[in-house]
Amino acid sequence: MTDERRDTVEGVDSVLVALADPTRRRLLDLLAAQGEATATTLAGRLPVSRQAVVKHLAVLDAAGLVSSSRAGREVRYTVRPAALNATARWMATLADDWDRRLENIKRAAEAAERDSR
Amino acid sequence: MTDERRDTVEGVDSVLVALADPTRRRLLDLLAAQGEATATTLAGRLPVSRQAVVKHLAVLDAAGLVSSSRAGREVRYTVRPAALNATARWMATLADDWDRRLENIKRAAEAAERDSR
DNA sequence: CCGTAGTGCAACTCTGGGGTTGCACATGAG
DNA sequence: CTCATGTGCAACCCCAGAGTTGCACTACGG
Repeated sequence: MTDERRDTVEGVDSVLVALADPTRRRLLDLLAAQGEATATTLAGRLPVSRQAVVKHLAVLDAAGLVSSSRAGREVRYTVRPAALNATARWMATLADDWDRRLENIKRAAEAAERDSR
Repeated sequence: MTDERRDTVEGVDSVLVALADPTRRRLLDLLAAQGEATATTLAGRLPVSRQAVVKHLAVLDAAGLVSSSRAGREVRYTVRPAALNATARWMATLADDWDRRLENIKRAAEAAERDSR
């Protein structure tokens, strides 16, 4: 359980870094739309070289956002929702945490003012 | 409505970029824990200079993740959940979208196989 | 009014990563 | 077998951004 939590938190870092690049987000969009595609195909729809696409896909793969599978001489890439979902939940939890803390502080401030007058 | 959607999507970019840096995430953690803090104070708890902290806070501010307010000669920073929440929802929606598309493709593949035999 | 603590501004360094080019290697099509 | 197509690997360029240092400025505290 503790290990699981630590793993997901470590994964969040790589996912955020991966999503921070607009070209990689575009790649994910294309992959989600087509369901499956190769690096060469994807490069045709982007203003960058195939090598650049390959590097981006490697980053996305390391973050668990895509998975690859050989089919003969080509490599098909597919989108992988799990890591994205985990990060979304992490982020929502964090936002809730902030909300709770701010609410507590607000309450404390109001109580202090009530006491002082 | 369309404008609103475009605004949030544009905001997602800056939020993701902001969150991609570990030092900035640490800053947000410290701010959430303390409720309020100055750049100088925060720099004391991090292995970087105050100027670096100031730059990071500027990035976070531009992304809407923190807000600043003067109090005499010092500037207090506070965490701001709204932008984070919006990005979390964006991400969750995207993950759902991927899931739906993958499900559709899977269904189509099964139907095709059924037809072929 | 003087000192000090906190902020603001600017110039500078330097590494990481996004991008490219070039070529070698495998595998399917004819 | 041969050729074209798609990958893989390596060396390289380039710049955005993370970080630093130095100094000027402002506002309290005594």
